[in-house]
Amino acid sequence: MAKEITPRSTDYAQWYQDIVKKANLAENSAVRGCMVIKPYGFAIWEKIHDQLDRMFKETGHVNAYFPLFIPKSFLSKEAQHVDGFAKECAVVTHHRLMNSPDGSGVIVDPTSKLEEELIIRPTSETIIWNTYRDWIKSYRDLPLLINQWANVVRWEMRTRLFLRTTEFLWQEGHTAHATKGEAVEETLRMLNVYAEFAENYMAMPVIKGVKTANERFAGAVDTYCIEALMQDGKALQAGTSHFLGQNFAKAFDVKFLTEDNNQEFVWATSWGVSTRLIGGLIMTHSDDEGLVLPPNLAPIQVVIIPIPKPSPEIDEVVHKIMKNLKAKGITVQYDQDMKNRPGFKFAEHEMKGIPVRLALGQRDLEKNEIEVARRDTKEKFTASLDGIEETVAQLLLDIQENLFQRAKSFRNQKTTKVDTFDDFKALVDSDIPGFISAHWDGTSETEIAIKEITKATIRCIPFDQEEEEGTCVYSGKPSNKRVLFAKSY
RNA sequence: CGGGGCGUAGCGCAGCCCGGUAGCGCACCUGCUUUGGGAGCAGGGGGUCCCAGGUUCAAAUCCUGGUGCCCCGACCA
Repeated sequence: MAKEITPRSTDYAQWYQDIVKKANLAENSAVRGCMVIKPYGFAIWEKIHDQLDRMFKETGHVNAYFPLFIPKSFLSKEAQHVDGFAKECAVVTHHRLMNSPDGSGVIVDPTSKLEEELIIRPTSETIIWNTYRDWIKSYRDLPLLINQWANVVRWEMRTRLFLRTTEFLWQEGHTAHATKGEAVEETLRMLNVYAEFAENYMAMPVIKGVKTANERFAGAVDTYCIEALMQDGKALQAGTSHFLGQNFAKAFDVKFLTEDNNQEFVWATSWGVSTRLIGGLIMTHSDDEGLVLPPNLAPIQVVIIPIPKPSPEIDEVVHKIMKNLKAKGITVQYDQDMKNRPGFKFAEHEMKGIPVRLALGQRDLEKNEIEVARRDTKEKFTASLDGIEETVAQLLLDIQENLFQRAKSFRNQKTTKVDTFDDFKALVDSDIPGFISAHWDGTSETEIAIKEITKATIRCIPFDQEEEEGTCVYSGKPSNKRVLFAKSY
């Protein structure tokens, strides 16, 4: 099958969809806005899941599971929270179906109406804090460090595979602390976990920072985030970590007794990343030939292709190589398909983004060599069969590093300091706008005005921004710090 | 929620204007020849033409009403 991918330069959105479909990651389902994550796409999610889960446990968290349904009344207990989510909730109103009297099929049984409607969780703060009330009585119960891997539903108007689907998979951490200081520390700790994961595993450079009031999570005191830049110059919010203050503790009356026997509200955090990360992974590294995966998240790191097809002589050498690679913890697949020719296989594995390809034929065996191809640069070279596992292991490290450096240099190159609103507008309208570093007067009015004119929003106020006197790019009022603007997904 | 598009074989599409009982490419099956960058030839299997109603001797095609999905915008991870 000739699988043509729309070039990025022709239509970036179409390119993205082509990659998702042709690399067999996911497809649209019969349900509006919901995707089927196919085995290869899910394998990537499992890699993400496994590594993050390890990192959560290393930082003292445990997993638990809370219900999919939230009583409607819970959602309305925190005023800002309900405001933020009310417009995108799926609501369960009945619990039974029946055959329709006219025999035309099944209908909702009107007598099965629920006393109180159930909301399918758009996020779990409310059900979890309602539960925590019973779990937390004393300072000895704190901190409570719980994570949940779950699906959530947000009835978005417009969806895009992985980037925004009606139902998506994610993890949500929900922690409770005795002091504000501890909770803030936790919020930042998890933000750092996300940043470390994004950079070291996804090879996706991120900017850490804090959201403005407009972009803050509904119900949070502060929202911290990691922001990445995609190849088309749009930003992707890749993870968020919220300091919730005592908002949910107050809404759900979660108090604890301090050492000196005082009743106090607990301090909270929540933090999450979702299957959206896979979208970020695609749009950070992939090219017109298909998916490009960083070795640390590739379900298959190395594929071996027999030239022209499997044979006893080739198989014997391949199995030895595989054994040695596996001993080094490298995942390797031998393409023993008899039907397709090498050229087809090359294209197929490139489409799937497998980092390293080895090709072995009679001609190589005679010279004790093997052909090695790397997906990131498309370079090919021949290597000695002796010590090939070391060659491959090193190459995987090189590819991981190269992908990160390449993405980082792109990000840096596409981050522009701008000091006039004319320059700002011109940049936003350019082909690949990127991050715009500009002074802002700190008001929501300005932020909203800029958004209305340019569609760019403040992605974050970066942590590592040095103080610098200047004037707001829009209002001309004084400012002592630049913030990052971008169009975003 | 506004604007646009599309529902015909597993996938991508043509046929519809001008009604006559469904076709092309890929995929799939069989055989032979091939095989170091997406193979060639020959043969073969597979379709309630989104649903319902209407017009007609006859509907994928015309009419009416549904419905689903996708894309583009405003809202969001």
